[in-house]
Amino acid sequence: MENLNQLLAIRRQKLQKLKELGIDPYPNRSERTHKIKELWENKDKFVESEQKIVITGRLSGMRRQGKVGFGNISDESGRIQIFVRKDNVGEDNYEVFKLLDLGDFVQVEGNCFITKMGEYSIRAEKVIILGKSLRPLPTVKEKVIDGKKQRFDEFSDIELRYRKRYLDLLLNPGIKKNFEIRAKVIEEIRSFLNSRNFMEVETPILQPLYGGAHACPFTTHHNTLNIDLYLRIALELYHKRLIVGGFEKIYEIGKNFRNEGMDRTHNPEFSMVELYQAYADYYDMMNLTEDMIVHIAKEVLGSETIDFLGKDISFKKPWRRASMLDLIKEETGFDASDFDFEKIKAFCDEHKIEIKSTTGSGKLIEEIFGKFVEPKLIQPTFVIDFPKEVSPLAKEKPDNPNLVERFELFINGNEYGNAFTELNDPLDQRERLEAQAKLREMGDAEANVVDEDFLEALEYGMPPTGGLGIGIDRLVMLFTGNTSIKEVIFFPQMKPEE
RNA sequence: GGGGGUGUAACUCAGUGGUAGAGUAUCUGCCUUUUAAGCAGAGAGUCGACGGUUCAAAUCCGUCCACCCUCACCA
Repeated sequence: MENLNQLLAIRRQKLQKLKELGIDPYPNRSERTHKIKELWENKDKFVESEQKIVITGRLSGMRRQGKVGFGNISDESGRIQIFVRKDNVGEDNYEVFKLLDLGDFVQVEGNCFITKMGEYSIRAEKVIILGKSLRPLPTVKEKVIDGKKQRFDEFSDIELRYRKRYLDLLLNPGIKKNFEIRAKVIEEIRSFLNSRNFMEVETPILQPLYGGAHACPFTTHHNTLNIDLYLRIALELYHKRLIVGGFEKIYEIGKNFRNEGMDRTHNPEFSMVELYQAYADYYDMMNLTEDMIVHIAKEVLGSETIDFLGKDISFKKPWRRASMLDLIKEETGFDASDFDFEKIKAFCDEHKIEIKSTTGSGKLIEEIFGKFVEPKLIQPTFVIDFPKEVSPLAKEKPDNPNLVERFELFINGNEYGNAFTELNDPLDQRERLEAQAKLREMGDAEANVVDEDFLEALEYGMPPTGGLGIGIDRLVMLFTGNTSIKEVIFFPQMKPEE
């Protein structure tokens, strides 16, 4: 027998008593006539008609006084008080009622009325247990003071909230809202893209080679094939194969996995929407991004502006478009447009930007941008024209071989999206991937690998294509006013306990 | 990885070397319109883990673990 503490033992004893009374504590079926919200919506009607109703839910409050008791029942839609009187439910059923604990699932039959204290309640005629809870929920109480809800002993330990998210959802009602908004954001991404005739696709999560981003993968193993497989770090290369295959507008919503550091804005698995459109370029992707996010904001928030923890952010079109080099010059006065490595390196040394052996001018420019410009980009901004060196899958700018047609979207100092005019020249693509492979040999574990199958696909021909990826978790953070990604992922990665 | 912080009952937290505490929750009794119900009583702890100092450690020291903040890293 387990070493149960007192509270758990008592609940198991009550379970036993219920069984001895011939009550099934876990019946197979329940029947409800109304969700609690429906009772509140037609309060007067239910009180007047005294019609019999049946609700189901979790017992979320209990005030007993001898031969009468008040409880609260909560279902997904709301919460209502029940009034249980021995004379009304009968002696046997009252015994069952007395064996109930907070957290038990119950079914209550009765009719609606208003108590002496003026509270809308259900006068119970019968209380049926639907599921006995064997573990006490943390106790949170609420009192209304001057119309404001004050909470006592809130379930607030952050670690516990993440490890036991079910309790967090149950006890901290505001949390559900984050996830409802998350669902709505995803729904609106879908409906927006569907309305623009994009087709939703599914591509492999388990990949023999990974690519499409600068990141370390998770490795796994397939027993039958006896090969190592990688969890995808991006959707890009498979989507491009589909563009080669003749689809012109596709998108996928799904998870990527990156074996990297974790912090407020990074979880090892995170959700992205990636889309590819044939005969489009990065300007088309900018317009699409604006339209999509404005659409989501209007549908989810009902507004094109948002107050993010005191910062006013406006999604009103058009968003600023500025080149990375111009932004660096604007912010620091430094002109890196000549890509002069020694000059740029000197600037980095001066500003304590670390330089690795594999770092070239392009990477340094990106570093300078990250340090000086990124945090300043509060309003939605398309940062365009990235160094070619850090963008092996994007097409060169026709008038500048050092740059590619690529943008990243920044809002509130964070990156939200990444898009290119996709590189469709198979020979150029091969050179770029081989250059990545060299970086890899020199110790850059996150450099791209050469994917021959992908290169072969490109050789068959890919139309000019625009591609876009947007981080869904961060978008949800923005729309819910959260600074931690853990607040918008149901089960964020945590170290195992013990 | 560096720096800072937190870890004590189911929950929220007090407790700076001398018998482990409070409120809520739980249990018992009273209570047939309460709502943070009330009154009276009771039970409940590996003080994150391990080691050390001491007559004596939740408390001092060391190591480790988890989480938070911050910096670094990270497309």
